[in-house]
Amino acid sequence: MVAAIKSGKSGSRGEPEKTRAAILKAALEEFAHEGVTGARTDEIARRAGVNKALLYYYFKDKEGLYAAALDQVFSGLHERVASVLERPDLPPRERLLLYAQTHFDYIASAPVYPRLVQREFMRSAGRALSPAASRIMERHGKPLYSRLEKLIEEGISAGDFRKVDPIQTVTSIIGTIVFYFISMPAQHFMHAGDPASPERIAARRAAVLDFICAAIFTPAAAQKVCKP
Amino acid sequence: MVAAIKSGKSGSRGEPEKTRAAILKAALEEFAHEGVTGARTDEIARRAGVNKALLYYYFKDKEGLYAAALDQVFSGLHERVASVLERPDLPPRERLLLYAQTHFDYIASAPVYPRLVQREFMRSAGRALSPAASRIMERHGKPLYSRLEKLIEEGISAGDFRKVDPIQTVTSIIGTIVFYFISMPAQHFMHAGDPASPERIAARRAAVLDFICAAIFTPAAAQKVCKP
DNA sequence: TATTATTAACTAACCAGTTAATTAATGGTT
DNA sequence: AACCATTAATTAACTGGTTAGTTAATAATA
Repeated sequence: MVAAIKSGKSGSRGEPEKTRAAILKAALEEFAHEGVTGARTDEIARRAGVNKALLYYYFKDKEGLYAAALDQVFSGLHERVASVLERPDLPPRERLLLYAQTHFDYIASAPVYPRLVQREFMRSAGRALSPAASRIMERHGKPLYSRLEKLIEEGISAGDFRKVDPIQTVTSIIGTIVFYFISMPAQHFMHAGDPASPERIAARRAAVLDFICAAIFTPAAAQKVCKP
Repeated sequence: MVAAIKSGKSGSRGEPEKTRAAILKAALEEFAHEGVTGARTDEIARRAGVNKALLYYYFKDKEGLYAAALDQVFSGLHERVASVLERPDLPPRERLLLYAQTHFDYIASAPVYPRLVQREFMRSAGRALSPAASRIMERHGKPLYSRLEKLIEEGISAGDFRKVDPIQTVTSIIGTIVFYFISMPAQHFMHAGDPASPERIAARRAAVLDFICAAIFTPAAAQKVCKP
């Protein structure tokens, strides 16, 4: 099989980054489908096509593997969304719309992502989250949330948005964007056909943007943005 | 423990219905917090204050116990919501509002419910749902969903609602109602204080109704309903 | 005495994590 | 340009703790 990659370390056999990536991908899917406790390490190894011991070689734990999967999803979202939220050139109405599109498209690119995140969001009411999950939420979750709240406040000041409760509104927006995807198995059950098909996703996208605009924009702001 | 109830069957010791109910309640909480696979039957028995073997005596399986818990939550919702959806005396705008309030209040009465349901909604992408879950969804999920879709259509015809896609809109509405509750641990993490406190719930309730109305109602319909 | 409710103790399967051995590449030494 | 020590990557097979589910005995009621 062709030439070997110029691996940095000495004594490296095979293609470790590829192996690592394969494990991470398999873990992501298994965790999203089955949950942390429901996921089986044997199954993850099987999906990745590697020996189970490699999971523990690359990632300490099952929990460590989970944290890595969660971190990848969250940092990917953060990266994309943060850049559009920091665009002072755009008025709040357009920034919000662009955010919603970006968030939606990121999720749509891998419909399994939000289920992983939602599973984390649902984790344990009374008890605390795992240290790893806390760090991820601290680094990615909180900044995003508070940045969005600030955006709502700016929009209200600018007269783009109705006078709504910023905190509650952010929750409603995210819920609208995300709910279709985290309920996909149910969607599949309710309506025939594949809910992840491009046409269905496109329909959902349009509906989400329309719903959010109508819910938040003032009539004046609504007129200014042409609905794509 | 006063006088014993007049139990129907002969040879009955203790109070079986109470025991059954205690098990079901404990199971409901454990399943909602930990998921089906994460839930521990020993823990359910401990919480219910009964011997573990009783779980298998009253409910066949762990899966059977889960199905019973899910059924209770779903049928409770169905019962309450169906009655308000079948009120031809109310115009669509008021019926929708009443539905949203009813759904919200049902969930708020036991904030653990929607997490149980959401866990089921997320279950397995490719594979099918369990037979028991399928039956429950068939009996409660589908009727509710299609009744809501019909309501949206009626509202559009009546000029109460904007011209929206009924199917997508139902998903958005449910998402808005439910998302706060299924993300409670995350809410707790993002904002200090108890997200299940009466004040927070009240604030959420007002915001949800406002969000939904603004998103769906035509200006004319919005004026007709006074926001409570 | 038959039936129902309840329990303590047991078991068999499952599954996260380990270990010890193996294979391959690298780089330095002659 | 052959050799070999070192290190990284990978595996088959094993282990020990956990946990869903069982069983056989027992207590209470009718």
